[in-house]
Amino acid sequence: MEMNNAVTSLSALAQESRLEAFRLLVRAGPEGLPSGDVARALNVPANTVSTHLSILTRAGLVSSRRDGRHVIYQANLGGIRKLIDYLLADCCQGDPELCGSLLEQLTPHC
Amino acid sequence: MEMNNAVTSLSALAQESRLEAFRLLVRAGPEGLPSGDVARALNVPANTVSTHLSILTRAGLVSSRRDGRHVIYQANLGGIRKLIDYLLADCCQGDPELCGSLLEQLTPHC
DNA sequence: TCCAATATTCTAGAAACATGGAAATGAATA
DNA sequence: TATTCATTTCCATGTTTCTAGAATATTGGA
Repeated sequence: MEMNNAVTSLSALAQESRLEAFRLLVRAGPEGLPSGDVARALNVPANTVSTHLSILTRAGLVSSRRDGRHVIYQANLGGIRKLIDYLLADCCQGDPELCGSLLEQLTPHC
Repeated sequence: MEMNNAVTSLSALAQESRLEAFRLLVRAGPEGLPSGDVARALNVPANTVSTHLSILTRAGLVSSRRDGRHVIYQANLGGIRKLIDYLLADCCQGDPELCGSLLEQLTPHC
């Protein structure tokens, strides 16, 4: 991942409604949720949510598929993974000794 | 972590110079770097970098200590860890079956 | 074909943010 | 104390982003 992608992903998440939309989709799992459900859950107008979801999509954090009249969005955890990799690249110059003291445990749950 | 902290952390990183400053400190490891070194490495005026570092500090992503005339900053990976936890909370409603298909491997290196 | 449901694009005013010069602060040294 | 170095705070400016109303697709069903 290069810097601009990282900035795009981080900017996409650095906004309340979009962050909540993303987390909602993370919770929903691979089935995903239609745009309208996201709008209702977040209590935000449909057009605003649509903009949010398109920003998350451009950032590679969610993807979508059409199902009849619905467009179903789902979280793309690969996008988050790449972001984390970028953030922590060459951590402690790669020295595991040093790294340990900083990292403690960085292992995500789930 | 609550939402506002997450937004603060994400906003702090969602900006080129700050993102690079953070990554530089991640690379530097526990020893950290003085503010001036960060400014030179990023080729950004000292006062601008100082603002950047204070934003990262408020976000809990870096910490600092004074050493003589220098103020030495270091990455605080615990801050990143909390952020990741928040982003992925209740992933797939906690169902490991579903989760697997989304996660593949989310384990960071280092 | 016509209508209802769902989602997206366009737009612009309001709000928030980024930047860097100048001045101020804090710390070491002569 | 005076001087220098390192960093921070103050502030004005220009830029970007957020939001939601209105208009425009797109799809399925009567």
